[in-house]
Amino acid sequence: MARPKLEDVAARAGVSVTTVSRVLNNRGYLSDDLRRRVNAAIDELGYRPDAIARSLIGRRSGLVGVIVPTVADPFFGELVSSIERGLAAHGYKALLCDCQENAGREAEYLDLLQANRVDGVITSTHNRDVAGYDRAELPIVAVDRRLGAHIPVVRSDNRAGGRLATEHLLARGALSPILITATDHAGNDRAAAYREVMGAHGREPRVRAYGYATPMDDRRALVETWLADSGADGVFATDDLTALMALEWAHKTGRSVPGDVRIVGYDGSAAVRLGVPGLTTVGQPIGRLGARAAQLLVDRIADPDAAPTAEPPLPVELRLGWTT
Amino acid sequence: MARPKLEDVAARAGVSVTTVSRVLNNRGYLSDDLRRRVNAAIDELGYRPDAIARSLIGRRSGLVGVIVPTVADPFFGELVSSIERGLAAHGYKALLCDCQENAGREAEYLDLLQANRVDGVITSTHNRDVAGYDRAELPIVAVDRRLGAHIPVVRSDNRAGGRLATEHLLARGALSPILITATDHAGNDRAAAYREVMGAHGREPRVRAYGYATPMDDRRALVETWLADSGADGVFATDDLTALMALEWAHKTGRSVPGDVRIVGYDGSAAVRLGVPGLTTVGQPIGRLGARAAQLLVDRIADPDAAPTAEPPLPVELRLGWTT
DNA sequence: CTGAAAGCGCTTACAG
DNA sequence: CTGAAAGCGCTTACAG
Repeated sequence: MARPKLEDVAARAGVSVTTVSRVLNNRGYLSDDLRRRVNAAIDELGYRPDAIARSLIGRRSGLVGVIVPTVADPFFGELVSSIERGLAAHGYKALLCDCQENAGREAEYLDLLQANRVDGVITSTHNRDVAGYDRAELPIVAVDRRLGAHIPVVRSDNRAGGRLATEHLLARGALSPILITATDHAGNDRAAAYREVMGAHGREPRVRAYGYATPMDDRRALVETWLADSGADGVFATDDLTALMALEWAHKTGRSVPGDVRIVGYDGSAAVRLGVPGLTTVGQPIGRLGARAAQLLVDRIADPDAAPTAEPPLPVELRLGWTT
Repeated sequence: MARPKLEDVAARAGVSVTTVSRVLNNRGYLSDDLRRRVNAAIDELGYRPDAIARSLIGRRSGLVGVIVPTVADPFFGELVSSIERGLAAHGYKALLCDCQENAGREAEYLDLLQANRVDGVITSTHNRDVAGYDRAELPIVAVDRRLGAHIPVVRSDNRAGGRLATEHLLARGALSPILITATDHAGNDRAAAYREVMGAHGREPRVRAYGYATPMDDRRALVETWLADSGADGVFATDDLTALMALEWAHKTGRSVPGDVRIVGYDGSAAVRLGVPGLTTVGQPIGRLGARAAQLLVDRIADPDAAPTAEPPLPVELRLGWTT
């Protein structure tokens, strides 16, 4: 038989659809007898309320859009996993928007999400200038990304992380550690901290940026060229994948690590930590980032007009491996 | 103003809602003039059709449930990314169901997905005995998992992969390579191939299985114990993370790789390949797995009664690194 | 070529 | 304590 509907349950239990709906939503006074009969009918028919019909009425669809560059990246995979966990705990479902490292898709997704009446959006891409976020009259939470004064951002302490990494490299004897990062703009606190520490030690900062959209293979080629040219004896990469590229380069070119080159990464995803625990890296609390973002969004959905409070950055930690 | 509805567009264009709906769906004959006026009204109001209302009518919600153990694992992250890409190309959205490595959630998700009227499900978890898949009257596609005769499964050639890995280890001089895998049941073709090759060479197979639900830290401990006890001079791990644990163990215990121990992994996700290209591994065509799963599901949604055709396994390849 | 009306599967005032 | 009816925002026969 086709999927049973409220009407079928009502007929079977010998009551009105209103009553069934009341039992379902536990609303108003119902006699125990009625309640029992209705529940029996529900079980017998294997009835499940249609969430689509429900969301057409209430203003809640229970859907949250989660926009990321790509979950193929272990950092974002782990982030999305923890976001999903947080959302599920509050009864929300995650609509995954994987931009496939393609900025253009982000705007499309934002449109799509609104057409699908999502209750809110969590975004962690880094495309600059994506219009639509200001227009969107939707609760939004950003992860590590400034989108506008009215949009709260969850992040960890990038400045402290940048300082920890740079100071550690210097302490380990690196004379001129180089910074390799995605983009070197004003909002890059990890780069700012690197410059600050280098300056404080009277060293010349050297920053190389590959750009977010760079395909992985090109990125590797850039990293290898930069390292060969720079003669750096230390590398601070603002993500672990780049740090591992540096490590591989050292291996290939016969350099010893940490003897000739010291290497520090950033992020500390579980996958990298488990697979390559020898990598010294600045660990972000990825699970907490995701959990906090989910919680914050749920709160905003519940009370959209509450003024966004400034989120204190979550703490990072330096995890020592044998690469430094 | 509140979100505009069809009625608002109709009023503004001076036509009936029927006509607006026709323009939207490009259905029936409309005069160019009408079409123009309606489109103008749509633009002026910034109208977007409500996908929820639409799916209440048609039988298509445009939603597809994607069930995975966790996207925090780079293999599944990459798989989900390619599934999402394939679905999006056909106008479907992915509802992410991250089981958080917890078998219990899978059944709940299956329920949830049906309540939300998803048009289909792609599942790639490995929990045995999850009821509900047979009951679910829903197009389903499995990735590397046998669920039942009527459910098509997309996978790569596990048997060939197992053979490639084992033969390679023997060719590189390993005398008694050990197999480390998740579970050692009859459906584990990689393990079967390992046994077969070992037998053909007159060697005693040694299989160790940690179980899917094992937390990462426990898994590492198991792997290290097994390796220390076995005195193995070769390791075939049926996933890369486990192979990297073996590599790290060798490093920690002062063994040379590949001199003392040869190591072969499995999966070859982009993250691992980029981060640790030195790992010899059996590469699965993850992108093709995801694309094929998406395509197959889309086909089944379009024609649910078509007999499921047997999917030929996709080819794998041995990628050589310096660990063998 | 265009519109009035019924209906998708629910919930929610409003009566009784 | 329970039910008949309207309505959520659309689409689709059915008339004209």
